[in-house]
Amino acid sequence: MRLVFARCTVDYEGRLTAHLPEATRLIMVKSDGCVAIHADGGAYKPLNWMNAPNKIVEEEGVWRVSNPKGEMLIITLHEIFSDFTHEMGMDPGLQKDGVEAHLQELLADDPSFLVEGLELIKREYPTDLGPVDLLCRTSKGETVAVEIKRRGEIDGVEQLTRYLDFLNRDPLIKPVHGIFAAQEIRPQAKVLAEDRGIQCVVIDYDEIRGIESNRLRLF
Amino acid sequence: MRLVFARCTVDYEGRLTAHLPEATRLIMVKSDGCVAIHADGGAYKPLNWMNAPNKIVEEEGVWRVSNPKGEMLIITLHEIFSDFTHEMGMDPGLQKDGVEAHLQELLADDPSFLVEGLELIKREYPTDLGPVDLLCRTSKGETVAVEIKRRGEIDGVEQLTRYLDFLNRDPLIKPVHGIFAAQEIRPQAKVLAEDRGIQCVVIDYDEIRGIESNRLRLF
DNA sequence: GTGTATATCTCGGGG
DNA sequence: CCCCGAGGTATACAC
Repeated sequence: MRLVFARCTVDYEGRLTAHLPEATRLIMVKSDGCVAIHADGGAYKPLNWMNAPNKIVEEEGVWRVSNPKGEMLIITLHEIFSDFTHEMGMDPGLQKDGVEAHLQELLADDPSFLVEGLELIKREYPTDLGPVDLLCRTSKGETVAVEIKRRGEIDGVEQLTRYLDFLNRDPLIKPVHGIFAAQEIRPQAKVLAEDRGIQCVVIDYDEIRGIESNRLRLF
Repeated sequence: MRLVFARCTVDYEGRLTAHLPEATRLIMVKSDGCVAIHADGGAYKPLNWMNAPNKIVEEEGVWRVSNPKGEMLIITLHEIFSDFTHEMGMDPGLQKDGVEAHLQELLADDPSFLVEGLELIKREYPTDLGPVDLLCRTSKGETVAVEIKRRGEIDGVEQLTRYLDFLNRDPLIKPVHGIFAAQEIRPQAKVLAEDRGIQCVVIDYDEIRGIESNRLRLF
């Protein structure tokens, strides 16, 4: 990785047009060729950037970074304060835990966490508008579409509503009811869901994870 | 801005739980206190970060970064290769051109780009749910609500649907039809829009910008 | 402050 | 490759 502190101006032309007036900034060049221009504030997002793959042409006082899509970043260097390179090697990468995919796995394994007696028909059941997280059957033989979110907001209710609209047009599987499941459901989302006859279920990730691992230990 | 190259492990506990195994990385600390852990590859997004405002406690070999929301980032330093600080001063910020606001300006100037004979009633027409991008009238005297997007996705169709529902409750202006205009419309969004009787129009930014600038040159 | 809409979103998965 | 959905989305703006 190469780091350059410099007084510079920057122009980007591509998906939009953008310009950075002259100021002191950090230019970061990673070993895969991607370039980021950082100011000394404003979260982690750089002011300007170009992702790999791209080509960097370094001339006297001007760097031209371009990519196959025809985007271009031009960095004009007015004064260089430091220019430093450090070799870093491969990164083993981030290990995440507690995202929607995990919730969906756990609930697909055993949908009865949501409602007693619920059984899985299909995970990621396809529709024209996209896949339904879980399609299930109740102990009474009713079909249920489950939308799983980490945080339940209005978007998720809209999404489930669309799936239900479509599914209920199919005479072979209708009627289909909806369950909106999340670790946390926002008041507005709950109001909207219940107004549409969708059942809300708040799930405790730690609890179902614990039950699952206990269950696995028995086998 | 302070930059530290170090062999480190990192743990984040907050909105999710994440762990970074030991490796060499760049730790960036900006003057507003935000912290980012960068690997030497993979676009501009850091592996891990904490945004301002936060508190950094630096002990021997361990940095603890915490914020008021109760999130925590723990950086364990196994070996420090370099530790460098550079003063940068304020940044004048980025100047942008070519985003949704510009499309809206151009189309407000002349809605007939969308449909022959269309005329503007009001831009950013207010409703209780938020402003409609353009409210227009067709050559036949029908009212039309236009939602403009750079990329047309399902969210935008939902947004326009909510506006139309609302507008059509007002006996003074109903019936109101919908036009969903974007430089690019995703297939699923098109399916949903047409299912709801909303007309889709794909617009060519370069073309209307060209026509506009020609028109301005005539005056 | 909460809620809503945008983003050069980024990133990863599936067809 | 594109399409789609999730994100510790971040960020700006209106109410």
